[in-house]
Amino acid sequence: MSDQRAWQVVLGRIESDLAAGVLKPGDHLAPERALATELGVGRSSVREAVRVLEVLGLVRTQTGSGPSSGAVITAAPSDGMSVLMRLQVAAQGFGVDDVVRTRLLLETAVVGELAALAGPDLAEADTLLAAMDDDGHTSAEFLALDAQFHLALAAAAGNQVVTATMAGLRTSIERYVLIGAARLSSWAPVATRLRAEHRSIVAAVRAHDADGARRHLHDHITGYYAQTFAPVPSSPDPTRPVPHPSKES
Amino acid sequence: MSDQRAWQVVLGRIESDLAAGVLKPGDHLAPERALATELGVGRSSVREAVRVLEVLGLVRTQTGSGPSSGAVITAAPSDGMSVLMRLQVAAQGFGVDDVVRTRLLLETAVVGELAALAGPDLAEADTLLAAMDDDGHTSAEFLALDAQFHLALAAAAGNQVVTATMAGLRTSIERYVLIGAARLSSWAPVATRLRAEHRSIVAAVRAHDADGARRHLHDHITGYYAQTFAPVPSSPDPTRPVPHPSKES
DNA sequence: GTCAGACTGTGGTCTGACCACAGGGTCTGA
DNA sequence: TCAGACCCTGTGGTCAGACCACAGTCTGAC
Repeated sequence: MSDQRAWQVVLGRIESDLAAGVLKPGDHLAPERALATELGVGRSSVREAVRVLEVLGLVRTQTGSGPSSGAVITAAPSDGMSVLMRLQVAAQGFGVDDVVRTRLLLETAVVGELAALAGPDLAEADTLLAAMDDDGHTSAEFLALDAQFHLALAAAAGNQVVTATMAGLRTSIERYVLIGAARLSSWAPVATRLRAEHRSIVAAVRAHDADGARRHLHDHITGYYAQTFAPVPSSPDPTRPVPHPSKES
Repeated sequence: MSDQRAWQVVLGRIESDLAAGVLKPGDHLAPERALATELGVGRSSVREAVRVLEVLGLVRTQTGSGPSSGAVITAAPSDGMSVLMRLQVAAQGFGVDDVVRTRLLLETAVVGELAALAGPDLAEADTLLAAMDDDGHTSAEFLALDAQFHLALAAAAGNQVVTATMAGLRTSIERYVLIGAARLSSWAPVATRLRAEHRSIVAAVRAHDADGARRHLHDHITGYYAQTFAPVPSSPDPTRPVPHPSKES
């Protein structure tokens, strides 16, 4: 039992401090040397634990002195999710097909939920749509904006878990997305179509047409993957929605 | 370029080796000392990178010598997802409400998909249902089986991303689930109801009744949370079950 | 009062030293 | 010849100590 590794002791301590509310977002972790002394472990073990927290998006470290230095609790779920999923895809723990299918699943739910909201906040999405209208973008630039657009929709729906997961999913297959775009003979017509599809989705959301939003979103994603990835993953039925916009806030 | 931290160099190298297929599941990482020399960094930096990979569920380390020792690539997405989500919930990056909502979202999709399959593999789920019939379980034991049951359904649907995510979601709120169960005046009647609900879900799946499966699953989860969490996170209007705007093949 | 310089405390990194462990090889005795 | 005890070697796990870079903060000369 007590053969727990030294870095796990440190991680456990920090986790319990978080769970107990002793540590909150914005707080500083104790200095590495102090933590090492306090827990009776070496500084290197403390560092391993902090490193894990950093990669998981829980803390941000900074050198120097003053209030902004040290390790600060900053819950940034998307970062951790991105690293995790990207590596899992690289290590073949996740298949690209499953990633795409899951993306479809989450995004259709998101737009369906959004359409059911009284006044969804689409300002961010609108800004990104406008930015994408610029014809000067390379495919990579356009796709970066596209990713932000989809993420903005998720954020508007208000579920942080879904938003972070979507960010991770997108990151995990970014490499494939870029390769796929590069294989297209010409990007301009594709961009034009994507712009139109984005607007259809947003319009359906604004019209509170949940089914339409889901359908447009579904076609948008499957269509794009069909064009850029050779084999398209079989996808969930767009109109069959996940039960629901359960929101309440 | 060189402002990249030493441990990131190591992580980057391993990731690119994974992406390039140089490293595959089952392979051994180079020994820490060798990797350090090869990349021109200290062993402690290598260790930080390996530690991250270990927590993320990508490698398993073992002391000693022989074929099973060292760091072996083992894609275990659920482990990493569990740690990540548990810590994010602890650090208030994820709200429990969002976790529950997301769980609902994924699980309804899973059972719906399952019902559409010709011959879903429910052997694992059946075994767990039988195990749950034992009246000798404490609430914690029952809930552990319950978690496995839901996970078995996800696994049967065949999407590894969804399965891993569900495992993470469940782990992240385990603490709250157990507390909630402990607050109940008596566990037996609850267990009885849960058993019946599980069987309804499985029956609907077997009958290829996707809508029914989704509805049963939805009620199962929302009902339980309504009973154990004081303030229920979300609950779609119960008078309006699950929207199935359109039919489904 | 200002501003330049030293001071201090923080993370980042490396080195070298042990330890525990487990497989594999070797030696010994039957 | 064979079995078993023994040591050897390579692996991760950990620690201690030493530097470095950095960025606030303090101090003192002007």
